[in-house]
Amino acid sequence: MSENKNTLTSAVHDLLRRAIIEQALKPGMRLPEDTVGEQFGVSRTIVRHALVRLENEGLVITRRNRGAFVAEPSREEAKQIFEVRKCLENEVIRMLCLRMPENGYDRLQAHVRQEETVRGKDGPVSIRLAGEFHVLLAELTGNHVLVRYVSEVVLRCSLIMSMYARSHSSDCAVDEHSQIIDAIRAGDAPRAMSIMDHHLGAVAGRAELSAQEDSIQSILSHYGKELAQ
Amino acid sequence: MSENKNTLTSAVHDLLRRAIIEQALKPGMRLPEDTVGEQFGVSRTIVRHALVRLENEGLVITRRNRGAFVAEPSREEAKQIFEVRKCLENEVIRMLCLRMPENGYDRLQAHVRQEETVRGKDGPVSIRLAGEFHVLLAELTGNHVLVRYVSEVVLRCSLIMSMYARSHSSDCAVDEHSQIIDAIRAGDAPRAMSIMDHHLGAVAGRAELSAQEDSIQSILSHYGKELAQ
DNA sequence: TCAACGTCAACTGGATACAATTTACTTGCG
DNA sequence: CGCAAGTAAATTGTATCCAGTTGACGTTGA
Repeated sequence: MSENKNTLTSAVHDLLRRAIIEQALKPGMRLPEDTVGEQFGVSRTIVRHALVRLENEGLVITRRNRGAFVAEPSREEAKQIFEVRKCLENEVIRMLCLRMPENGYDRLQAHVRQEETVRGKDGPVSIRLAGEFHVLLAELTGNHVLVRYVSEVVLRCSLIMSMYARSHSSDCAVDEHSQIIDAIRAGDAPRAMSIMDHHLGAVAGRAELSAQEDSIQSILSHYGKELAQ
Repeated sequence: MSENKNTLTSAVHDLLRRAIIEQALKPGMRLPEDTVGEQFGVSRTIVRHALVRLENEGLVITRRNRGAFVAEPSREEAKQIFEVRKCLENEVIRMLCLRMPENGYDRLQAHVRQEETVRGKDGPVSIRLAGEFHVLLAELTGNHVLVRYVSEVVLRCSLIMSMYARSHSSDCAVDEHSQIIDAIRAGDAPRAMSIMDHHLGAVAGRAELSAQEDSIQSILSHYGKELAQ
């Protein structure tokens, strides 16, 4: 996933992103510029740029003169992200059913095999691989814009899962990945989309299950209107 | 369109974006950090941050140690952007047919009326309004993620048009906007999508080449005044 | 005891200074 | 006269520095 240009900013960017996705940095956690910079041995300038990018990706939020925090997507936000993700991934499927590149199936199956080697483990690696399957699908369309957006929503979904889900339970995910490949190979777009919907629905569903506190902001914003001055 | 946080960076960001969209800054034009900063009366730091954001939006590209340039989307890239845009806008229509918010139609028609007041003029205003119609549609879905992506592709499409189209010919666009509203009101999603497809297809269809030059200073001096505190 | 006010520390917003890299021009040699 | 190498100018990459803002803590008065 995007080993960008060989600049320090990009390096810090990737590192922080991984740390967030792998849940080392928990949602809501503060990210003071000089603390982070100290850790990585770079100046605040670099961290600053990296944080700006992360904010654009929706993985962190920054409040003026307060600093950056790991994003805490509300349930509403989560729902919206999943909605968009479903739309985008359906488009991916539609396109791949029309035209799958040369070694597309080989690459997909190689990826699934890789996922199977970490089957059962809920560690950072399986989280990452599960996401990368969807990104790989998008890459096979050859549409770079689509790749970027899919990457982004997949990342944000990972963050959401880390907040709301008790486990990624990647077992069933791998099976469904295989089924999606089969459906695409059969040129059966509706079936592939249906599986994908179920796949994402299951993911989103697990998020609903674990009843948990929503972010303070989203809770209070609901009541806040009443004492608006 | 996103009057972000009240920070200088955001101000410069918005200004540059407008300048690009309104074709004051032509594709391929260089954007030296200190030249721009000088014009706006801010330091390179600010400009730099703004350029990073613009790069994320796909409106500029930066080459290491070379600087930033207004993006020059290739025809292939243009095709891909339109593909994604079509997908996203279809989703918008699908959602709006299911549920249109309270004063949705009022807002849409107000916007169309506004577009009609500049009918026939191919100036910056009509370009901006044409784009904002689509953003407004997205906003009515209430899905902020969708809004962001639609905004982005609409902006990039404006840039593409400024490269390849000889004129936006907004006349027919306004009519089609009305037709889309009508179709949505009738709950006829397929028809609305069909019109939208035609609408975007027509936009994408006008593909001719053109090139010209102008000095950075004279262009930016026009936008710079607005930063006056 | 509690609330309001004032001071203080921490951190970000922004500017400037310095280092590294690339480009372009010039000069010298074949 | 042309090409190549070296050098200088321009511009970005990075670090450090100063100022403004915000939140927290402690103090004081009712």
